[in-house]
Amino acid sequence: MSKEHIIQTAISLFAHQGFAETGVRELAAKADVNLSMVNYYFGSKKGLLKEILDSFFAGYLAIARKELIGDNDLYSKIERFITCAVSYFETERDSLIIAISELPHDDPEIVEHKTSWVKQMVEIVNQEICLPLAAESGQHIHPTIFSPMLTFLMASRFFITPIIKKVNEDSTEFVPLQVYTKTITRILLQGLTGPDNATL
Amino acid sequence: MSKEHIIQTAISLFAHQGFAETGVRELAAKADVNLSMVNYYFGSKKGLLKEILDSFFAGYLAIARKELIGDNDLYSKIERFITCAVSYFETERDSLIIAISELPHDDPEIVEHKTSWVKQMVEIVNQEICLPLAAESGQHIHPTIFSPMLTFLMASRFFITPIIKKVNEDSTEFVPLQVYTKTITRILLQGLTGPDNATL
Amino acid sequence: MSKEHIIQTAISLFAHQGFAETGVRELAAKADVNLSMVNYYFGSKKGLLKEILDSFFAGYLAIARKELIGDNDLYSKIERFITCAVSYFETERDSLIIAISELPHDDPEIVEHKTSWVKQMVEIVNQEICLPLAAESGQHIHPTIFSPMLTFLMASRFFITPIIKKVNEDSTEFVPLQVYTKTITRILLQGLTGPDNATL
Amino acid sequence: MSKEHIIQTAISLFAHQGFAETGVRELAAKADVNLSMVNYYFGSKKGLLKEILDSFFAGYLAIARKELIGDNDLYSKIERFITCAVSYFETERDSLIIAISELPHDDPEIVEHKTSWVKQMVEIVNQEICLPLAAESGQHIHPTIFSPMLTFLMASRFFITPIIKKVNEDSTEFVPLQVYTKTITRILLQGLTGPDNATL
DNA sequence: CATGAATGAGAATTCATTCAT
DNA sequence: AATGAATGAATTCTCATTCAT
Repeated sequence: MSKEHIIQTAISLFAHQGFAETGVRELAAKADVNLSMVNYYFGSKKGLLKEILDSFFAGYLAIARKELIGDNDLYSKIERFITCAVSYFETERDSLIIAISELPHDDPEIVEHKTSWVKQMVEIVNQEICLPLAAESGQHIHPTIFSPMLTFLMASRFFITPIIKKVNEDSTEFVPLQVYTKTITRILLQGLTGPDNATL
Repeated sequence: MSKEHIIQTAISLFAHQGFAETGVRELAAKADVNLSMVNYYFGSKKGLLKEILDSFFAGYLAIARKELIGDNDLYSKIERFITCAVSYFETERDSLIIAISELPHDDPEIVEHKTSWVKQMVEIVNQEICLPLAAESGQHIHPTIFSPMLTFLMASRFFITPIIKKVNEDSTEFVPLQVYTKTITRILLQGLTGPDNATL
Repeated sequence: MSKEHIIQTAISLFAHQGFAETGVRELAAKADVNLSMVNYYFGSKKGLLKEILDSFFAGYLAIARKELIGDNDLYSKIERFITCAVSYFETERDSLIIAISELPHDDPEIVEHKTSWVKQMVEIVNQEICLPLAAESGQHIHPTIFSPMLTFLMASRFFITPIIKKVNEDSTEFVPLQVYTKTITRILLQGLTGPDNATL
Repeated sequence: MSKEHIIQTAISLFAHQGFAETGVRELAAKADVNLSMVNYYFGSKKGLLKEILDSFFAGYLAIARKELIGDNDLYSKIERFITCAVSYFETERDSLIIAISELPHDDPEIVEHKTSWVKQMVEIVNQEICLPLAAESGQHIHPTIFSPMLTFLMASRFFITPIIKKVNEDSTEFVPLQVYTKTITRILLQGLTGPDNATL
């Protein structure tokens, strides 16, 4: 189906060249569809971007809901969430890059759109992590700080991949995703040195 | 001096609207200089971007050099680095946004340029954090994973500020920078619950 | 019936926005018919315009034939014609605007089409007004001058209605059609000051 | 100078093909200037139209002011005005066609623009024709009726020239402008049959 | 009869950059 | 050193129309 084909091509192009730098002509040519189909299906180039963002955020939020909400142990919830989210980011790496790259720009239409997703995420993080954490260990972490922190922590690897690839071609690609996930989980739960670190 | 004036105006515009979305005409008008001055001083719009990125990365790297290199205690080094870097990010918030937003795009000229900065950063992190950490506590963290992680952790607050502002107008702006810094430091060094958490 | 519905919608849209400015999509949407119906019924957008023009000119010509042709008194013929024509213009105001607005454009297809109508009108005016007038009072008025003059005189009110409405909201709309008709008739038959004006 | 060249070319094209039907590309090609110069000089295609309309209306209004304002005899004022205005219409025939053709369309920007010109014209006609006429001969003619009537009467010949040319190629072009002017003047001042018409 | 997805040409406009002054 | 008019390629988007169903 050509609509889905356009979306997939757009995700790849937007991620690699940026949204503004990608022309509709180029997109249509790469997706091998007629130039007008983009506007036909999505109304505008921006409409296409919104659809991509929606799809990505919906998936991310679904993972957060599935893994974080519930009465399970806080730490295993977080661990499972990180595992699933990092895996999702790996699969949807290009969408992740688009979502984060276009985040800071002031386009009111896009900002409005993303705000609703972020709001839901912050709420879940607050209910399922921050509040229980405060109850358990007295640590007060503000969810509007912690929610982006968590996301960016998990996203960092994927985000600068093209740079890191050039920095060290031998090693990076071979740090397996599992190691990355474990590293994040351990740092987040136990800090840099782990629980048995006597020096702290 | 009008060259510096152009740079400052460009930083603000690029951060808020994106590099591609900002026209040279608009920039010249806002900076109140002649349209041709941009190309005159910087060769091209991209040359201006490079100069902005250079300046930001040079400052960031200088902080890393100053705070991380040396024989001091690992944890206090990290703590000082975070404090200084977050403060730098706060001051140069717009440049930070540009540096990260434009990161993933494939423009070879820009990628090449940033690679050299990232490479230096990774090297410092490796020498001053990863290797000592492995020696001390046996934790092996790959610097190409940890270096971006650290940067993104510290950047997360500034990066989605416009969104978070809309999510919760009362609270976010009033989470003081100091709290943000402490939160990062504690999570990084001790994990979410702190060292005395008996449940781990 | 949806064909007539399309025509009525088109008349309104063409008159208010212009023929070129009105899209077939918009027309179909407003008429609540399928997009393809326009081409299906009228062959093309231009075919629709021709049908609208034909209908308007046919009505106008029928009035001219009915009121002007015959052996009645010249002045009462003219008076009756003006009354009927102005009334027709009032009823078919939108078609009138289309007919006059799209007149000067050089599209050969449309010009050809309208020429035949104008030709018939000029002929009637010549036979029934100009020739009798010359015979009666020795005034020679060329029908290709007088025929458009007469039409434009009667059309003037309707043609710039949207402008005049803004010029003087209180008064214009309340100048009744009857007064407008009388004014035209009197000026045409007796001149600005009327027959008993001693100053002439 | 190429700005003036663009205007002259645009006047001709807009008059013959209509504003909407004339593309900026075609205009630039015919005027032998770079495509971008149209937007460079006039901001937009509509800006160019406004400049054309302004120029035409300003000239028309200047004639009205010069010939109508003053304490001279009402009938000779009108006669002189018609002579000058018709001559102006002849010279600026294309602009006249544009001004009238684009009049009825609802574009608020254009309507607003023309309203101010029409308003001034109506005011002059009221002060210099309608009020004196009422004082002299007791004829009350509303200026918002009479002002457009007068303009359309004078414009009728030029407006449908392309049609009339086809209707009767031999005669029309040879009805000299002077005859046209006299015909209008006589009809307006004395009615169809002239002052000595005993039948009225 | 009627549909609506698909087409490709064309629309206006904006862009970074250049160059003669 | 600084200007600003001029360029031409590229931008997104809209158009009337077609055609297989």
